Amino acid sequence: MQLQEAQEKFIQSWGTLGSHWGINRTMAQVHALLLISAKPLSAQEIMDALKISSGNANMNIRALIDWGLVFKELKPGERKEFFVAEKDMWEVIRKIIIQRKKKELEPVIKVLNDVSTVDENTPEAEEFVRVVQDIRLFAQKADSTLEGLVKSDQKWFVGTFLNMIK
Amino acid sequence: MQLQEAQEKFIQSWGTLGSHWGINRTMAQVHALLLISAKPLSAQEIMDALKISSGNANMNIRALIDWGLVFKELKPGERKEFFVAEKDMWEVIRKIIIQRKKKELEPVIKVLNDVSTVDENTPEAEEFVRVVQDIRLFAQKADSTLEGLVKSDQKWFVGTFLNMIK
DNA sequence: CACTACTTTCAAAAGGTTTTGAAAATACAA
DNA sequence: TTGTATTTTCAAAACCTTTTGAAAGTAGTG
Repeated sequence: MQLQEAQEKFIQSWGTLGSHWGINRTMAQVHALLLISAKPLSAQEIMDALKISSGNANMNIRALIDWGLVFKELKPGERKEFFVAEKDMWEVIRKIIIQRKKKELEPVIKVLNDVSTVDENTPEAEEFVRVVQDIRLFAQKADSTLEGLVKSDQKWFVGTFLNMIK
Repeated sequence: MQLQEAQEKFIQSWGTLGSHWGINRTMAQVHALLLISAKPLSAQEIMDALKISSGNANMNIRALIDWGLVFKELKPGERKEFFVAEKDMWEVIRKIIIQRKKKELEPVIKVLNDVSTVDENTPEAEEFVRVVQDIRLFAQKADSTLEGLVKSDQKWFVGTFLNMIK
């Protein structure tokens, strides 16, 4: 397979995957492009490579920087900005977990805590509290596991992960 | 807090969470409604409770059945169908993992395998293959871990999960 | 069979998200 | 300061997904 074809396939595929993971298609494609680039790219190069508008490029590069998946790099003597991707896959996963935990898991736990204060004075209320408690327990377990994972270093995670599959 | 308010909050919250997990809003709300219902509900009851159309209800109930998150229940002497949710949270997670693994992880692994056959005859090609191999390793590790998890029983998973956080 | 209750389909409408690109803002250089 | 390259903003347009609801289909009942 030719390099260019392979690169395009990879970018498409990463875009599709990203869109299922709270990262929009273009954002994931920009990340993919930077991942496989041997050198930092300018906004213009990204726009050209992916055939996207300046607004779109700007917005998604910014979001990637917010997520900690891309870094700005300034070259001495160059006015324009260049961008490089976080290439360590474990770091990438960690960064995504941090965002999603904050935006999804934590709000849900808050709601579960709130609603579990309902009075158990009818069979319906009992069933409700039972289900909510069950989910709450699970959510808290997931939360502390992910918290540990985020704080841990790479080696520990790889080791534990491998242990799981034995 | 009143039961009804708590139920509505829970359904909204589950809907929002679901929409980040490849389960559309309404589908997740139907699941939430059935989760906290002490008895099986008919399509009409679901339509009324969530104020959705028959087409919408039908489509999402079907999808939930496909995912194995909801079961059809027939009551003797009743013509209409009733529905109950899978209430075991570990089962719910397993069912979701099965779907997402099949629809997301497996296609990506296929693409990674394909594109890693590119010739390493330039620095760009070398960088590309290096990044792809790295991701491939990770993806395969994730795949086998999830496969193990899906095949495992609940206790093993809880145990391992807890061990991870120590 | 005809009637009725219920389920399913699907084209059109609504709703939501992403993208565009022109204009404005910024920042450096001369 | 003026000119130029670059980045940022944002309203409108394009695009994609979900929802509606009427009509068609299905199946049990008398």
